[in-house]
Amino acid sequence: MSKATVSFVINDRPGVSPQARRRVLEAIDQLGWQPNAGARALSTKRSQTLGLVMRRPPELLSTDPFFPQFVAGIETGLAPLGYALVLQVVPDEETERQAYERLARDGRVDGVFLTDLRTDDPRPALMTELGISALIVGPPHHGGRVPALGVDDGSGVRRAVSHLRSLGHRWIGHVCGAAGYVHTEARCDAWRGALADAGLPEIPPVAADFTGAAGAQATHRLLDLDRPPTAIVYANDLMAIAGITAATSRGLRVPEDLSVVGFDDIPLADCIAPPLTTVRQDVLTWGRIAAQALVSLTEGGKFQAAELPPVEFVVRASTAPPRT
Amino acid sequence: MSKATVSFVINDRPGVSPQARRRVLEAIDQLGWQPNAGARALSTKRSQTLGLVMRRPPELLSTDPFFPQFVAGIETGLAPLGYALVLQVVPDEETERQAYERLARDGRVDGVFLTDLRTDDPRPALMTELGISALIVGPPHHGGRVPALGVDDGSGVRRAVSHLRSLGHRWIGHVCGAAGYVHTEARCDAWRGALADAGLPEIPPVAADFTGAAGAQATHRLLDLDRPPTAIVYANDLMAIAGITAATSRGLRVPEDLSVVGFDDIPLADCIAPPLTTVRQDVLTWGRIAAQALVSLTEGGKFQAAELPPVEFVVRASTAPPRT
DNA sequence: TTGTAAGCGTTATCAA
DNA sequence: TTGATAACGCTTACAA
Repeated sequence: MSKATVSFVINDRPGVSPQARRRVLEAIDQLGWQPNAGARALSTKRSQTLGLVMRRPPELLSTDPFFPQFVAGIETGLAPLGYALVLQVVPDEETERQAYERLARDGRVDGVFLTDLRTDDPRPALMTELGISALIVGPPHHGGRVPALGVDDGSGVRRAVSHLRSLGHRWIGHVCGAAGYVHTEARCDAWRGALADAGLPEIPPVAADFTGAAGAQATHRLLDLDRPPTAIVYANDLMAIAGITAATSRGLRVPEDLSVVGFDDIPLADCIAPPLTTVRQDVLTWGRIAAQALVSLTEGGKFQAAELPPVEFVVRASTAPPRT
Repeated sequence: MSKATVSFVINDRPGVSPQARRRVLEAIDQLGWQPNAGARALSTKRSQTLGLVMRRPPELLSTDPFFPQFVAGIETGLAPLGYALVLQVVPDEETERQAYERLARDGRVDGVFLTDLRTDDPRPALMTELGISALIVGPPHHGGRVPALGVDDGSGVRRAVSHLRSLGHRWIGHVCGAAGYVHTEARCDAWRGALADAGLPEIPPVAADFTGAAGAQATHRLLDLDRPPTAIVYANDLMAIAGITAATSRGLRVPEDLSVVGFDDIPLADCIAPPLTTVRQDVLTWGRIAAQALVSLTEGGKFQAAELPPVEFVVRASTAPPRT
């Protein structure tokens, strides 16, 4: 038995006799042998590892429902393919760049996921410069040729608007996410489009940074208007819940005096009073499909935009017809 | 310049003249060369990579405040040391074992973190069998010789009990975590001890699985007692918030009729009404120190129990003196 | 102080 | 269909 034969067998390639194959497999079984990933990587120049760098402000880390679910989804996509995921969480842009550079230069990863793309994000260019495959998770990056895979952010806000409109609301506020992110822009655009399509007047969206404090503050801003909205759509559940508390503290009742729609459907959305009407994305599936797409990219395959499950609109008790 | 010299320089080892060192560094700088992690791993048989396998029920993934913070903490400990983290999220025990075995056999990691240890957990034995270093994150495992690093779980519950007692509560209920986990046991023991020390009578703790639904159900169980408690301490914030909602739905007011204490201090704890009194752990620091400890273990160092920051007790508005 | 050469555990190339 | 043998990019004796 030569090493070559064994190599052929475990990568089940043609050109080895059935009996030799059987003997190799038996021997492997007896010895409990497993191929060494590092050595293989050295030989093939492929590490069978993908990288995920998450840049998150520490105060948002434990709230963000996206991160853990997405990671779990990636895992379900990667495990059957024998790929591993190396993960890095960084606090700022500088550390973020270093993280990508190290991952690439060390040869630790074959490709990386790019999340939370910012407008004028340097990462797509950096990736082509470093020569590693990348997949944008979210709305496509303008002008770059890095492929992107994201759910249709717009459909969620459109669903929210049409739901509120059907309840009779005509004066709807929006607390959108932090400025500078591609997905925030995409959702804001969708927001304006949805209002226009529905023939509703627009209250300028108030930007907030996804934290509870910002959500509460934005809520007060909207309720302080000369003509306050009868419903508010928030960019995430955390801000929506903080918004409910803020509204309640002003003596308003939700949903009687103010309807509230969240985004994400965190497990808590169901546990508060009133239970939150919100938009749910299947982040787990998103992660799985993203993982498969990125693997196929690193293996030289073409990127094919796979179908992601559409967002779901979950109607609970935080929305009701407006007071007239 | 020979490869050996270069190798000596980048690992800054003695035995190379200052001028040779300078020339090597210059060349490295000019060529933008970086050592390849895989090749180095093959040679040294050390991957400079640590593994974290998280077994989590999918429905808890996006709520668990521990996971993302701990990962971020690990990262801050690992990055300066040039180590990477490979992460795996698995749904059940079988997949969990496979994950550890693959990580070890592939030679992908030098050591792993063991979280959420269960009573009679097979993992400590598996780790010694696989011959890879491991560090238990949480209370120590009975009888094993795998080192453990955890905050004193007891002090949180003791603080909660003494806070409630000082407010005048004498009949305090407890919704503890899922049975079968070492940390649940540890906290339950601490709970009984704290009550005994305070000379308070014990209501049997109700076990719940950390979900909001379970928290609500446990709350109803306690409030259905012939003599319901005037205060309840929960094993996590999610259950506490669900508990508040459950109590409110029965016409009780929090904190006037029922005081509530949570555990974790998730960002939402501050955004609901009433803001939640809770126990905060510095999970970020915990992760950092755990990472450093595990690296030192894999490099053959002795394990030295580092000091973790003590838990903090955060008093907000969900606790008040009992009605008399 | 430096260079040479032998591994590390795979895959890939070629003769046999 | 097989078995040598050379990479892959590093570390580490050991010799110069």
